[in-house]
Amino acid sequence: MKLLPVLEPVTDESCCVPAGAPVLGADEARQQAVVFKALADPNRLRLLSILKAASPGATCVCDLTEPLDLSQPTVSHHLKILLEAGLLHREKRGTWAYFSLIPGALDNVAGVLADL
Amino acid sequence: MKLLPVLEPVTDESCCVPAGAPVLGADEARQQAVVFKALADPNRLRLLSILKAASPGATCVCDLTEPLDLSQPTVSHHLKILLEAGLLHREKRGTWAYFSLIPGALDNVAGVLADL
DNA sequence: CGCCTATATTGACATTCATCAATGTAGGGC
DNA sequence: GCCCTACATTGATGAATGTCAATATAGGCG
Repeated sequence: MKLLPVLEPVTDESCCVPAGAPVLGADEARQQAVVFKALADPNRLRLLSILKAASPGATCVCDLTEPLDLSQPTVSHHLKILLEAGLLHREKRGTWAYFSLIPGALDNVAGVLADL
Repeated sequence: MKLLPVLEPVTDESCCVPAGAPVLGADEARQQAVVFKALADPNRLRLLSILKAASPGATCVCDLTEPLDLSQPTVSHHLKILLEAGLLHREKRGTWAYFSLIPGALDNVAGVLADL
């Protein structure tokens, strides 16, 4: 016969985490924070918005400076952060670099929130 | 007779945003960035994880210092940021303050990502 | 090979942020 | 009213971040 542990009822008002409930560890939290840091800048959010609306593989760096009113090195900097956060894909053709949103990347981030 | 504007076909390879595609404005991006800034810290992610797992209205500040190994003022600081980002609810009872995750708050953030 | 353009990197600077110690505020017990 | 505890705020500090100018790297054309 399989026995299950008897759980004592929680009677006091002190804070308690339900038995077995997964709470985020420090290392995992640091990893997840990387993606949210990438999203924690208005310009990067706008970059993602532009790339989401554009045809995949059709957006180059020089097309992104004007909409954001940022210098080319700054845009390159932000794109690098989004790239390293795993949100973008970069396709190089000669000296040109074309960026696109990785399909499902933002859904994965949404999934992280659901699984907190 | 109602006339519609004729759209020129896009023939060059320069980046273009499909007609009518919504792209995030600077002001809206700043507002959305506030929430992601709130999520862009490992300790705040862990706070949310703890609060999500706990019974609503059962978690006080002093219960959060030990799991995160942070001082009470630091925890209070982080809770304030999450509160102002619209993710938490605070219920004061005397000198005690009990925090809980606003139901649907993280789903709303996930919705922001979907609507980028 | 020289030159051009696109992009990435570096360094400097200003701003933002996380942390703590110190302290203020508030509620409650005696 | 005093004292205690819980919590919020302030100020200081060091780290992290965003921006630009300058520059390096890379590919391609003549």
